[in-house]
Amino acid sequence: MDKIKIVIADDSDFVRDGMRIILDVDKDFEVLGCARNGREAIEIAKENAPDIFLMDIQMPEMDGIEATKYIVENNLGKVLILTTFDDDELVQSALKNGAKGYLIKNHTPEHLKQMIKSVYNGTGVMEEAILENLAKNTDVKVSGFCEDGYTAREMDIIKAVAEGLSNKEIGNRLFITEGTVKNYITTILAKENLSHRTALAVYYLTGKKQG
Amino acid sequence: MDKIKIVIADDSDFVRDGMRIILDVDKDFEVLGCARNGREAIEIAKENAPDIFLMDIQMPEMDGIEATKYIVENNLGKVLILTTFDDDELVQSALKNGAKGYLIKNHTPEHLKQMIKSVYNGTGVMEEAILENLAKNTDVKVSGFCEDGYTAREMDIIKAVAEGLSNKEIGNRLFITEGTVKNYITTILAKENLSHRTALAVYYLTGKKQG
DNA sequence: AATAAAACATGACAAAAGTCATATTTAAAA
DNA sequence: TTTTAAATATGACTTTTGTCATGTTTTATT
Repeated sequence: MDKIKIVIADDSDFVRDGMRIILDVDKDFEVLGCARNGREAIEIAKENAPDIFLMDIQMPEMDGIEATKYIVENNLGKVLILTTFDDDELVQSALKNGAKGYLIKNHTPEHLKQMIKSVYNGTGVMEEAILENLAKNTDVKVSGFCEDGYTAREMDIIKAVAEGLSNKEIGNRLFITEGTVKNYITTILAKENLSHRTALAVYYLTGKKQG
Repeated sequence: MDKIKIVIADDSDFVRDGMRIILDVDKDFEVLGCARNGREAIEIAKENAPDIFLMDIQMPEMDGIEATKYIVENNLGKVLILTTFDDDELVQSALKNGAKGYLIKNHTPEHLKQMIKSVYNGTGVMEEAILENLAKNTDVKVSGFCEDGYTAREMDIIKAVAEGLSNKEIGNRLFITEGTVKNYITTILAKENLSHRTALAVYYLTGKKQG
């Protein structure tokens, strides 16, 4: 197996050096460089060709989230976030930006290496607790609202209602009279067996009907 | 390190035996037993005390999703789902039921072992592609709507509106008159500078104001 | 060419939703 | 203990929504 080429990005000297030492003594890894912030990490990556970035979130100049975005977009390598706390929003931002893993720092060296290898091999790694949260916040597809049976025009109306527009506003947007909008809404409500536009908006947005 | 105690659950003889052989030859693992379905896996677990379940999803009698639920609720061990395809809904169901990992089967033995160890050490593992989907479907908290500045009563109203209830229905639920409900809504709309309840519902649900 | 189905339009009416002035209760402050 | 400010409640009134019956125009389908 080729060595896994690593870039470490962390604004703490302690963490950076510690990590480097842990990895340097292992023949499976090669640390290409250490960075104090996202920008430096990207620079290192442009000269070499790292496999994995070990990325902190809080860093001056360019934080880990932004850096991740750039790295993923430019295909510079895979990002494994290593941080001290698991703020839900940060996790989500990181993942949306393409991070392949999100771990807190207090793992044993052995375990850390295992997880870098996992990411290298194409498997995402996540703190258990984070995985739970992620699952909680993910809407099991509510399969509620279904576009089938609606004309394009009706969908225009539905989407506008679900933006919170009034009939007059919808009429303006679609160049039809308010009366026509009302008409469409009546038809749509009948199809879904709903009684008013707010219920329609809620149903469209959440998949849930009142009851 | 103690051996990691494993229960394998898969309805294919081939997979079951293959997995067993792979793990048995490694001193870090001990296969406690193999099961053809979820029920059998649970039975094995009740007598022994496994650390990890390698669990297929499609299985007769009791599938992997159900089994996972039972196992997690009764604290029988950690579940690593090993399946052939990555149906998004199945992933979500599995995670909601407490699975710690979700992998497709075609990993190398070495890699598979790594991942079992990761799960054992408290880190969830997920197929990269799945992680991406998961991130996509997770709403980054839209920070739009803010409960600050609202009384408990007002929040009752707002939530009811966001369920698509009418003023009459809200009044019935909260034991106040329709008129009072209207009043609250007027106050709330003024605070958010919105013009009607549907816009409020949309704002509450999506964090977006019309415009 | 005939048919059917959207899309679009009206107006009259009914039903909710939203506004406003006003009043009572409660909790906090002076 | 007044005083004040929220929170809560109500009804009269206005506006917006939603319903319904009806009709025109355009666009596919047969």
